[in-house]
Amino acid sequence: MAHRPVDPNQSFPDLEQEVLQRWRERDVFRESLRRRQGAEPWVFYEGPPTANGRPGAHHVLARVFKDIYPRFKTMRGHYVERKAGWDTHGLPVEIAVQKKLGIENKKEIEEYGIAEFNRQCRESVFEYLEEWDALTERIGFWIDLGDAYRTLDATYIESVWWALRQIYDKGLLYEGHKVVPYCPGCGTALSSHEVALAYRTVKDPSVYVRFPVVEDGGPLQRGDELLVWTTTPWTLVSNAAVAVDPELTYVRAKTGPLEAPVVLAEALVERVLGCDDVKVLERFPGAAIDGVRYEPPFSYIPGREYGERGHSVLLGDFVTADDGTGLVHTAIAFGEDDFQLGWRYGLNVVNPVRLDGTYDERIGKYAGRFVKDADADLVEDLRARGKLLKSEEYEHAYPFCWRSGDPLLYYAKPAWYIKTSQLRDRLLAANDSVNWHPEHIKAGRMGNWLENNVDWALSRERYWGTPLPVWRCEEGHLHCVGSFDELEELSGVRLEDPHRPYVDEVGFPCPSCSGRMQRVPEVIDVWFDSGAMPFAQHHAPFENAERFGARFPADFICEALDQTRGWFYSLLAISTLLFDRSSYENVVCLGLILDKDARKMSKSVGNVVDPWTVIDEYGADAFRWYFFTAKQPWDGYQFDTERVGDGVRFFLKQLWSTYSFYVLYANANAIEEPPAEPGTELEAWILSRLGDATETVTRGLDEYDTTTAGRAIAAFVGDLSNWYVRRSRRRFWDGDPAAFGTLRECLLTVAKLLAPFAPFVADELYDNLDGSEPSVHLCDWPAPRPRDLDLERDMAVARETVRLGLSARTAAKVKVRQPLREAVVVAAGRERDAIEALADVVREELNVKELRFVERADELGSYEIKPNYRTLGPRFGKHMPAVAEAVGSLDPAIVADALREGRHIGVSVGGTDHEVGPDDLHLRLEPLEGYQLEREASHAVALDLSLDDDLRREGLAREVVHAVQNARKAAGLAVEDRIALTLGGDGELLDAARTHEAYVSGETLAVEVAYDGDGKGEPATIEGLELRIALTRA
RNA sequence: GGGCGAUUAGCUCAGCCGGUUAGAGCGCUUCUCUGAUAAGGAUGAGGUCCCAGGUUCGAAUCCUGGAUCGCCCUCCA
Repeated sequence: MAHRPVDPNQSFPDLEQEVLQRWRERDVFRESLRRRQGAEPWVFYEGPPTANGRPGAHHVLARVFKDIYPRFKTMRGHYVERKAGWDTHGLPVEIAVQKKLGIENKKEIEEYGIAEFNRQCRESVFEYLEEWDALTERIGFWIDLGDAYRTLDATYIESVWWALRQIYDKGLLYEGHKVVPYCPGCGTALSSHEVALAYRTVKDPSVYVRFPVVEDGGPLQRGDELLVWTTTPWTLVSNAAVAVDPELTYVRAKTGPLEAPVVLAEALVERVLGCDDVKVLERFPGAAIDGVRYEPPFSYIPGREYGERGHSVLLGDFVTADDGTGLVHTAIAFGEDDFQLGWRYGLNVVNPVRLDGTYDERIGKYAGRFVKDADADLVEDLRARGKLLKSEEYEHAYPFCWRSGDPLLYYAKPAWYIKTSQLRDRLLAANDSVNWHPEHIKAGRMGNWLENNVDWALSRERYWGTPLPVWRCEEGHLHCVGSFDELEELSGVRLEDPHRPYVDEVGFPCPSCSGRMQRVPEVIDVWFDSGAMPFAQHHAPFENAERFGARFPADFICEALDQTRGWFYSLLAISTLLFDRSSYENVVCLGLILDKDARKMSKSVGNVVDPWTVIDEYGADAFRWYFFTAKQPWDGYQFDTERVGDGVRFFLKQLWSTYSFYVLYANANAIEEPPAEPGTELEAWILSRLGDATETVTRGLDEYDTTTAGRAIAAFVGDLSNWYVRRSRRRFWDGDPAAFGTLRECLLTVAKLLAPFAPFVADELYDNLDGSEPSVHLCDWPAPRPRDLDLERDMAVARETVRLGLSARTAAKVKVRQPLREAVVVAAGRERDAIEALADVVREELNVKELRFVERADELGSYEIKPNYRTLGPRFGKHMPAVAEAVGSLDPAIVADALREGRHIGVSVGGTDHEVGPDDLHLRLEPLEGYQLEREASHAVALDLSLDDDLRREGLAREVVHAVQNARKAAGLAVEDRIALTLGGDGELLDAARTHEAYVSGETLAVEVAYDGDGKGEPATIEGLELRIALTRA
C-alpha cells in the first residue's frame, strides 16, 4: 500500500508525539540548518527568559511567534540560526533565594555570605530549565537549546564589560547624585520599569500646614502664614524651602477662624479655605515673594544647613494650581523636582533618613522610626503646636516595591548612570529605522518614551548580577576595566568567576596616584545584560567578531508589549550607544493574555492557564493555530481554552478528513503519484484557488501578519473540502488520476503553507503523501501556481446559482434527493457563460435535469435600477441626489437591455446630459408574486416543481439508495466492499429500484440485486412506505 | 494627570485610505445532503457599528469632545 492508512479520528496530541519522535530520529531541525549553510542569513535574536519560574501560556504565545517566522524564512531559502538564551541575573532571582533561605534583607545576606548566596542564585536560576526545555520542544519551537547563551557566563560578562568600557570612554558613564525610587526593604534603588510594576491606589494624609513668615518682605508681613500642602508629612522634618510659580497669582487673605493672614494661590482660595468669610487683602504674582523667609514646621534641622536660601521661598516652574495651595513644600532629598530646584539654588542635600527607611539621630524623638509610619504622629504634633490648617485623606497612586511590597521612597542617592538623554536624537533616529508591528508603537509608545528619555540608572546595590567594572582609589580616581586580560595586567589576578564577592577582592595600584583602587560595590541593571546580547552571546569582540558582524542587526525580534521599556529599549539603547543604530529591523509586539472574562491572569485570582493542559487536550498545533489566527496578536487575547478546541474542530479536523479521504481512495485505487494536471474545470478552479492561497499566505508572512495568512489557509481548505472534494467524489471512486493528482497537489501545498503554523500535522501530511524529503520542514516554500481569475469569478457565479437554487428548493420544501425537470436561470452575458461552462456542477448539485436560461426576467419579475454610488459619487459629488433621482426615473426594461449589450445610457441631470455605463448602475430583480424564485442582484433561479412518474420513480430510487447506504454503514462495511442486496416491501419502491437497477447497484456496490426480500432484513421507511433491506458482503 | 490602543450580532473576530442592503465563523430556529468529515448545504432570528457633536451629496470608516476597558508613563509637592 502506498500510503499509511489514516485514522479519521486521529488524536492530534498523540500524532504530535510521533512526529516529535520522527524529528529526533531524522535530526530535522539541525538538518534544516545544514541545508541552508552558506545561504543568505536571516537573523533572529532570542529575548532571554528567566528559567526560575514555570513557563505559562504567555510564554507559549511568544515562543510560537518566535518560531513561525524563522521556519518560514528557512523554507524561503534563508539560513536562520536560532541561538537560545537565558536571562540569569537580577533581583527576582535574589528574592526567590532569600525566600527559600528565610533571609529578609541585605544585612542578613552579607552575614550569610555573598559567595554562598550567589552560588544559590546560580542554582535557582535554572530550577525550571527542564520544564522550559520540555515545553519548548513540545510546542515545536525550534531553537538551539544546546548552544544557549547565558548572561551569567564569564564570557558573556566580559562582553558586557567591554560595552561599558566603550560607553565610559565616550564619557557617557557617570556617577550622579539623584533622586531615585528606593525600596527600603530590598535596600536598593529601582529602575523606572520596576517602579511601573506596582502602583497602588492608596490613601495618604493630605495636610495643609501653616509656615509663619519671619520677616517683612514684598507684600507680606512678619506673622503672615504660608499655606503649604503635602501628602508626605514625613518629609516635612527636612523641609528646606517652599516653591511658588513666578507667574501664578497668589493672595494674602484673611479668614474668620485664623488670626494671621494666609498666603496661597488665588485659584485655590475657595477650595482650601471654603467660600465663607474670606477677605482678600492683596493679590500678587509668585515672583513678588521670592526670598521671603519663614519658620519651618519642625526645627530638627536648622535652615543654615541647607545653605543661604534654606527656609525661604524659591521660584519653580513645576508648581501648578491644580492641587494643594500653590505653595510647594520642598524637601531636597525626596523628590526629583525638589532636588533639581535645590541644585539650582545651591542648597545642600540634607538627608536625615537612613537606608533602611528610618529617621537618623538628627530627628529627635522620631529617630529610628520608619518614616511612613511616623506620618500620623507628625500630623498630631503639628496640630498640637497650632501649625495645621486642616488634615484630610488623599487618594492617589503610589509606587510600591514589586517584590517586597514595601512603599517606595523617593530618595537622593549616589548611583551610576548612562547619559542616554544626550543621545535622544540618535535613539529616535534608530527607532525610526525599525518596522514595528503594530505600526503605532513606533511613534506612540516607543517614540514617546524615547522623547522623554532620562539617563539610564544603571547601578544596583545588590549581589547577583554583572559587577559594574569601575574601580576607584581613595583620591577618587576612576578606572573602568574593559576585559579580564586588562584586569589581570593591572592586578595580576585572573578571575575564574567574575561575580561578587570574588571580583570585589581584586585591587590594583591607581594609575594616576599612589592610591589603591577597589571596585565600586554595585552590580548593573539586568536589562543591560539582555540588551547586550547581540554581541555578548558570541563573546564578541573577544571572539567571533566576524560572526557577530554577520549577525547584526537582527532581522526579527518578537516579545510582548511590556518589553517596550524593557528589552526593546535596552537593545536599542546599547546598540545606539555603541554603533549608532538599531540592533533590530522588524519587531512583532505581542499583546497580553487575559482570561475569558478579560481579567488579567494572575496567580492570586487563580485564572492562570497551564499550557500543558491545553496541549494535552488539543495539541500544540491547535494551540499555535489559535494564537496565529484568532486575532491580530498585538491586541491581546481573551483566552478561552474552548476557542483552541474550535480551531481543531473546524480547521484541523476538516483538513485531516480531506487528507484521510485522499489516502482511503488512493489506496483503494492503488494510486501513488498522480500528475497534478487538471482534468476538469473544477480542478482548474481549485488549483487557481491554491495559487491565490499561496500568494496570500506568502504575502501575509512577509508582512508579519499570521492572522490573514492563516485564515487564507483555512478558507482554502474550506473550499477544497466543501466544494472541490464534495463535487468530485465520484471521480475519486472511479479512480480518476487527474482528481487524485489535483487533490494531492492541494494537500501537499497546504502542508507546506501550513508547516510554519502547525508544524506537526503539516509534516504528517507531507510524510505520508510525498515523503521524498525527511520532513516538510526541509522543503522549499511553494511558488504560487498561475491564477485563472475568470474561472474563479465564474465559479463564484456558479456557486451563487447553486445557493439560489437550493434556497428555492428549501422554500418550496422539495428535497434535493428528488430530481426536478428544470431550473430556470435568469442570467445574461458573462454570468450566463459562467454558469453554462459549469452547468454539470450546477445541475448535479441542484439535482435538476436541465438548466434553461432566460435573459429577460419579464415573466418572473421586474427590474429596479440603483445608482452605483462608488463610481458615480466621485463624478457628481454633491449632485448625487439629483443623479440618483434621474437614474430612478429611467425605464428599467430599456436600461436592462442596453446594459446587457454593454451600451451606455444617457441621463439628464440639472439640464445637462451625461452618459453612464454598465458599471455605474446596479440592476436588481424584484420578483413578481406567486413565483418560486430566489434572486441576488440581476441574477435569479426559479425551479420547475412539476413531477411526472419518471421523476418520481427516480426520486424514490435515490431514497432506496440512501436507505441501503445507511444499512451498509450500520453493517460496518468498508467503502470498497461489494454486496449482495436483497430488497423487499412496498411495490412502488421495488418498482422504482428495478427501473433504476443499474443506478442502485452502482451506487451501493451491489453485485447482485434480488427483490424477494419480503419479511427479511432490516426495515426502513420511505415516504411512509416500507422497504426491507438485506445485504451480505459479496 | 499624560500617552497609546480598544469598543461592530449572544460569543470570537473581519471590514475602517468615506459610497448608501455592515460581513464571517461559532451558538441558536427550521429543513436537508452524504460510499471522508461528531462535518457540509439551505433557512430564520439576532446589530442605535460605545455616546454626542461636526465635516460631507453620503460616516462603522474622517475630525472634536465624552464614556468604558486595557496597557504604558507619572515625586504632581
